Amino acid sequence: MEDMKKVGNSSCNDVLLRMGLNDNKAGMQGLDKEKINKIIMEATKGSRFYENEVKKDQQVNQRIEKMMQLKEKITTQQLLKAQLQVDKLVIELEQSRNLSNTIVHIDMDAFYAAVEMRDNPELKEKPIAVGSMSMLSTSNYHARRFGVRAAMPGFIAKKLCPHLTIVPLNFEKYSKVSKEVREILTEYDPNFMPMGLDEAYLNITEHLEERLNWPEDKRRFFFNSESTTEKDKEDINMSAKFNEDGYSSSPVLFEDNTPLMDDHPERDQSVENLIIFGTSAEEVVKEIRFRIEQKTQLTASAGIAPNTMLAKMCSDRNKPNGQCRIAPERHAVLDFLKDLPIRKVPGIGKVTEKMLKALGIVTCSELYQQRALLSLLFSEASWRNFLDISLGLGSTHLEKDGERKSMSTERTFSEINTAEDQYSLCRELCRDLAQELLKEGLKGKTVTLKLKNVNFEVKTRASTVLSAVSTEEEIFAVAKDLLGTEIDSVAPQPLRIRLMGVRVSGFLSEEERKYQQKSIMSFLKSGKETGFLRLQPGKSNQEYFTKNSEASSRGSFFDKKRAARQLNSESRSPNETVGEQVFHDRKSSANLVEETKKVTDLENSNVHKIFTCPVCFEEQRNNNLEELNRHIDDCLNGTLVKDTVEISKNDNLRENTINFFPKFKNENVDECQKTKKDHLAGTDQCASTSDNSSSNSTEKFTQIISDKLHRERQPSNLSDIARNVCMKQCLFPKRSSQGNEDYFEKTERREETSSSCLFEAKEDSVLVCPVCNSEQKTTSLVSFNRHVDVCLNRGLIQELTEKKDFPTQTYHMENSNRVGGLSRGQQCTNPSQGTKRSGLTTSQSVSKKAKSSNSKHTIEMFFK
DNA sequence: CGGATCGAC
DNA sequence: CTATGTCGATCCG
Repeated sequence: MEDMKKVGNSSCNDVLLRMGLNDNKAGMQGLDKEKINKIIMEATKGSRFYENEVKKDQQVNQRIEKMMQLKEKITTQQLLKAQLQVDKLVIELEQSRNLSNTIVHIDMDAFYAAVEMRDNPELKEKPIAVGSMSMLSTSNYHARRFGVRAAMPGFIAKKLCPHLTIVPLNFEKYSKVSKEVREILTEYDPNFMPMGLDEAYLNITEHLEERLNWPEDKRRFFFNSESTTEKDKEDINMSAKFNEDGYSSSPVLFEDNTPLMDDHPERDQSVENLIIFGTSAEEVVKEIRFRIEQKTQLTASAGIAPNTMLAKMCSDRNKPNGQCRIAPERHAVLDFLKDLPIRKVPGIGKVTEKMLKALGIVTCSELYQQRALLSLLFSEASWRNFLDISLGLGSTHLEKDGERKSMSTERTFSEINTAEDQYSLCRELCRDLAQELLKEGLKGKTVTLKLKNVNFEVKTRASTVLSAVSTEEEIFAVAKDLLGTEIDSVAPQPLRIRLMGVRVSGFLSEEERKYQQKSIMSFLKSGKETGFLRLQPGKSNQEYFTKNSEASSRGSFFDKKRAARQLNSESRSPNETVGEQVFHDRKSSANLVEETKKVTDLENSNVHKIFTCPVCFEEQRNNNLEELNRHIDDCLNGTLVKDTVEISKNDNLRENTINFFPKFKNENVDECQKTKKDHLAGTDQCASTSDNSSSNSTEKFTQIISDKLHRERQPSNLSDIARNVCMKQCLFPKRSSQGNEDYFEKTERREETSSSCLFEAKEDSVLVCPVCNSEQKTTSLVSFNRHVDVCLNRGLIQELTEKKDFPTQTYHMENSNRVGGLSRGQQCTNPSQGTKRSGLTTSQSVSKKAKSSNSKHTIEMFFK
């Protein structure tokens, strides 16, 4: 969607800036900027929405503050060194600059509004917007003069422009028009890339070559006089502007007074309604726009450039109904960028704009000038993106969209605050989502619940299960648990929400889909050797395939927590049926038919009667699974309990908590420490070196689970946790052991973490909470358990997220990844550079080593 | 992996 | 009254 981005002026309120609303190209009939802002403020101030915007804005300001503090500490030395390194990269990038492609970006003007106006002539000459009272999708140019624009709620737009006509969305219509446009585009590039309904990228490089050999009649078109307005014909006679810097701007379709070179169209005055287009890129794009208008009566703007990023920015230059080209020459590219505000760059949004502005960067050339500083303040991905931008580099080919990564559905509504309604809404969303998933035959392993409370605060909660889900019941089984947790987290207050969404991601790959069936079978069959199975015939198997439930099958803490919670929600809910219904769902409704069948098969077969217990490694000749299960249960409880230390005996919950990492006692630490020194990220090695330690059986246990159960890379709750604990213990403290400790960070976070490095000072090990994943400096398991307990209750998590640290990111000057910047250049690994862009983060730390060692060599090189 | 954020349409 | 819906990417813990 054509979008109005502007560099707001710094003055009054940042919040309006945040909302992107204080822009104004006020014309005579419209309002001026001040009035617009005033009206918006009046309508918005004091609202919950506004309060949240203020909060978000403050967060951004804090980020900026941190960044500025970081900037303060940067020394000249560091900057010089960074400059050298970045400039080395610049040379590489320059060398890989590829100007040989001709990329076109087509952007329909005020698309939805234009369609509506076309279909209802009464709307022409009136300010209109498309959308609803709560949200507008777009507005026509008349309405924009009043400050009415996309992403603005209709009721505010009405205050700005009382005569505004709001037309409801009609997607089917837009899709139809869009399809018509695409039919044209595909003739010029069969692989063109649509971006939404109203935009598309084309690579017309090939078309241009072929076109040279075309007979003229293939470039000849007739006006359809009925669909061509007088104004269009007038436009034909206007001239193009040619800019000696190498890019041309023409706000009109056809240029007439250009010299009659081979390249230019013949506008035959004698034959009315005939037009012949030339063979240049400009002519091709004019032809495309001409044909679009002829076919749909809608105008489009276009940009022509050597890559997608430039093409996109180009199409913005002369809208509406104009086009612009950046010649395939370096100087033309750089000249285009020279004074271009960074906000115009796709991928630079409000936040990035504001952060860069704090550094005095507003235009792309300033972005280039500050490249060294940026490389010290931002994450690698971010500053390299900035560098690409300031050099005018982007994707030179259009890559097909990869496979989809997630599917979701969400809904906004007036406040819902009863658990009952929330659960049923959740189910409804799951139902819708399941339907969509079915259409594409997708199954995913991660379910994410999204909630927005009435204060507009957004939360997401995710859970990954072992077996991919796709049906309403399967998804809901996971989602409702997440929802329940959230309901409980605010209890006894009601959860007051205005939006709920459900997403499924972690789709099975093609391979996985193929082997899904097989591998479950092979897993079951492999029971011969190591039958790690715990199945209770006749009951729902779903529990064995969900993360939480895996633990629950051992009577875990998680399960009890959940049971308790469900009891809670039953007792809390005035309507008893809610809790009950949910409970019922979990037990039976989400039955996985396929698996059930296999289990039955397994049970009935005589082949798999010998199992090796994964805990004690003794062969078990049980005649039925129940017996085997009982054995494993006992075995687990027995071994684990025996191995644990300081268990609070009278507290079952804690006892079970500690059962997750009983094997990691202090004896292992030393060994792991040694291992750590030998290799950097030796997670696996570390794990294997502990084989001969006392964690023998646990390690094998996790191995077995990983190998057998997760041949398809399905994560195992248990093994993951166990590994995690081991890894963290072995590698801790991560940073200081690598000699790349953070220079700036050492004052703050360093101390905090190093104080938790207990096993160096004392013999205690560091335990990692399996819930929040953070290291716990604890000398007693009891207190550790308490932490886990609290954590599970979400209290801690919340606390953590609230006083969330400034993001840390270490930029290693030494091994500077730009050595790997090799292949990136033009055929960059990011296929859609210019269309999709990374978010940004500031890098909190600069290598200390870099600071101390960069002096001599660097300076010499610098002055060389 | 999970959660938050950014950005695009 | 009344401030969207969907998706991908990135970063951090």
